[in-house]
Amino acid sequence: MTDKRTATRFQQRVFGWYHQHGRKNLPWQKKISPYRVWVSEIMLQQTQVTTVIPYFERFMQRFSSVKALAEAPVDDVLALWTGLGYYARARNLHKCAQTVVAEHGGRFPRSVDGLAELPGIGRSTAGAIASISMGISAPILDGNVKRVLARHYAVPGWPGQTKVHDQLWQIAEGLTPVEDCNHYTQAMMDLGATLCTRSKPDCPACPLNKTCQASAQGNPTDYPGKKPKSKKPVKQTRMLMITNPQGHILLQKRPPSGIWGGLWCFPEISVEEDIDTALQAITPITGSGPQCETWQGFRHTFSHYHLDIEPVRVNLDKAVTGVSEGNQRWVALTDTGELGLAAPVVKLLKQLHSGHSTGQPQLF
DNA sequence: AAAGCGGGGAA
DNA sequence: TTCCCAGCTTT
Repeated sequence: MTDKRTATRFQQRVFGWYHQHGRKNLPWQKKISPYRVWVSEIMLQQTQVTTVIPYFERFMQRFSSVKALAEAPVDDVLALWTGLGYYARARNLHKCAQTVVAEHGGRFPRSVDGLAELPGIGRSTAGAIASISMGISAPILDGNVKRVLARHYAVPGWPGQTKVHDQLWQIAEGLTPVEDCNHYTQAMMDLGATLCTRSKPDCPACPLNKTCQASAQGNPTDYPGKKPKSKKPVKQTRMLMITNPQGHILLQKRPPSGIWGGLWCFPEISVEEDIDTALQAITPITGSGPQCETWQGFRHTFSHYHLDIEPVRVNLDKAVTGVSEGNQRWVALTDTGELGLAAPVVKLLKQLHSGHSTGQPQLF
């Protein structure tokens, strides 16, 4: 596919650009270790550098080693992950730390295949960890690199297709240098992130411009091919923000898998259900009837469906603090920061805090 | 409003 | 093996 001389020239231009323009001061590029690079790579899956930086710093403060992470409760890990999305990453991260401690003596395996057997680490992430933190020559193929390679070789088709995906991996393998692979890996990710961007690639500034087939064709943004799109269904739910006079709010822990797995959410009921009836089932109501007010609804969109959320504020006038059974807890409003929370819950808690106590009219 | 982003686990 | 899922940012 790619002959040796071509590969060498490609690498030389990448190295040259890296030494001049590559990023070298990101937090995980200091005090490089398998642990720090691993955490950064997991955070960087599906998430951009600028978003990740503050999360990474907090994470390292709280969990300074793989052992510290393995010993922590998974809830603490999820709490630090709040807002980052794809919470399975946090659960896998925790499981992976425990595996590394229990089965590898707290030391990450020094090979791509060994790394890729760990939870949350696939082929590309294993390649990144191995090359950046272990001095191993290994290819990667993250979203950035896919874009750079698909454009440079004008690879048609959507990379979600096995055929296209395999072809890109072959190209990536053929171009990966034996020496200084750490810089090459970093450079390829940087190229994709800063020059060879999705919508407005800066081709004139690109070290690969001369040989880039898509650039020659004048249509770099046609690569990689787009995913065939499908219509998203719309689902509806009601979230009950139930507070007691002590300033506690009722939260429920979601099952470990599925949407917002393991995170804390408001109790949810269907929009058909009668609010007062549903409320009785959730928590026993005493005293006068609770005051409910429906807030402005909003839409939360997942990759595969829209969720229309109708928030309902419920003020209990009697002290209710009991029933902290397994997955249900009364949490002081001031303490919610210590829990892993779904994004819409964070949004609503903020509104609650910032004095929207009178609520808003329903506009559905 | 739509696209994009890696890996896990179910089908 | 292939397909479906996940949540936020950017455009």
